Amino acid sequence: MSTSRSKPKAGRTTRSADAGTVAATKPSKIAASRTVASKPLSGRAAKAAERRAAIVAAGLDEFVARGFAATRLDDVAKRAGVAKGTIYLYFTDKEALFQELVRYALVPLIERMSAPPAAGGSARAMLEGFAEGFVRDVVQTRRGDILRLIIAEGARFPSLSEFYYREVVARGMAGMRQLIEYGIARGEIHNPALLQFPQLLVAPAMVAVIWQGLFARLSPLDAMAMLQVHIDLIFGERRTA
Amino acid sequence: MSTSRSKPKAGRTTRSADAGTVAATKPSKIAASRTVASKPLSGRAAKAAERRAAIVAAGLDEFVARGFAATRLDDVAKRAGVAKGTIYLYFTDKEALFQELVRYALVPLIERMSAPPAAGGSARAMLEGFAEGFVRDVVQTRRGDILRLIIAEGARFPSLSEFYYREVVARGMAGMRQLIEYGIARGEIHNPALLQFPQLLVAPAMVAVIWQGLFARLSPLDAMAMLQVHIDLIFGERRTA
DNA sequence: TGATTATGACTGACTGGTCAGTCATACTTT
DNA sequence: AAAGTATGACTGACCAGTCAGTCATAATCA
Repeated sequence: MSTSRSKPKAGRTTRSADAGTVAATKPSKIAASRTVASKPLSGRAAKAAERRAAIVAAGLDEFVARGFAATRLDDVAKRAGVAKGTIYLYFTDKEALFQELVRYALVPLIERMSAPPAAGGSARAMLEGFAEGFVRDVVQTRRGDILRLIIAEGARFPSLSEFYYREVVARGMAGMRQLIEYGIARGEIHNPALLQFPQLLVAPAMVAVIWQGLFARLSPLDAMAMLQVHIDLIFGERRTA
Repeated sequence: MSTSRSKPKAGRTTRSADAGTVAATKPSKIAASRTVASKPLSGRAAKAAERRAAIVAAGLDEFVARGFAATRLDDVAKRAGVAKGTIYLYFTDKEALFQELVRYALVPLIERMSAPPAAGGSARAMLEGFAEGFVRDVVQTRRGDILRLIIAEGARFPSLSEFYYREVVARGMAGMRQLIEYGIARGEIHNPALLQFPQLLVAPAMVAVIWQGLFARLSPLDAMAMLQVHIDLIFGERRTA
């Protein structure tokens, strides 16, 4: 049982059937955007993509602010400048919107996690670069909200946490592991046991995200400074910061 | 309209004023000893406390499983073996139940955080003891669920995150800071910058809690082993595990 | 002590408002 | 005109919170 109400699912006409049935895997057929330019993008398709994007953006704001159960589709519609019925032209139901939206919002993070760690210099420099980017692009942005949203709702949407694990966590862990190996090979990292728990490299980053959401107003946190100290810890002593 | 309720007997009068944290105060003298063999028929106060506890326990289960908004008070009542109206004899409304319940559940954690770190040995031993206790009493228990609940709902209940910050986080940070100072004094910890970010000591513990809730089924985590590696990191250990 | 009355804890049917999802109608584009 | 798209009033389930009435228990009385 999901958190939403169960509906009787009365017989329905075949009309709006599969607006977004694919939810499970592909991002979507319509929204894909111009990249797969099979058509010259008639005004219609463009408008559809726009509408879809507006709904997603509005949904993101609302879901982040109120959580899944407390979000009203009426509000999403209003924020998107669209009638409620329109949402159902693009998404089969509230849950589909939610899941697709989170997955869509995760794409940049997935790309970041999949990108090669820009090898070359020291492992330390690589980790520092990663931390810097994370603070800049995640901790202090909407992306952080999404992470918090997943932490909050993930347990109630198994397929979502699975997706997140597969696409973000697993990749991130693999990347971190690589970095650790590299660091060990270069003699920068001395504890090979770290390889078993790459989570330890990113744990402070997670804490920074959570802190930002819960306690920032009570006690601001200089995330970058914290990560810097953490990195010092990983690589052993270093000059006074 | 019509029928059913006849008898315009305006009985009602006062209702239990507040139902605040007290509710069941002093049973005076009676109660306690009145216990009869198998039937726990003690005084009213005892029964009231029991009922209250049942509601709190039921609420904890439900809120943890579904989150605040999606939890139905009907379900809480059913689980507690009580009528819905009864809940309102003890708590003013859903939110009051939620907040009181979380605070109540936090008490053991608060005590743990306030307890003196059992000084004497090495800072490392102290941290190890802390980690062990945390894994045993939090990560793998209901208490972990509560932490996750706070992370999930905290942003929507400012007074709750404030309470949590004041009673748990602030104390925990103070304790960690003390421990770090002690470690520095003993020459076990070499990076004084840690004092500015005691969060770093507990970050992996937080990650363990979150992991347990979201990914345990996909990829089990040996929390204690992870914390051990983390501790090695803090204290600059480097011998091959 | 047993009988009678007072108390207030407890109940659950009910109300009023909310909201996900539908669909007849209207509007646009081709 | 046909096909596709958008609308928003509407429906029906749903649920927090209420309250008139019940009944176990305590308090008082005979």
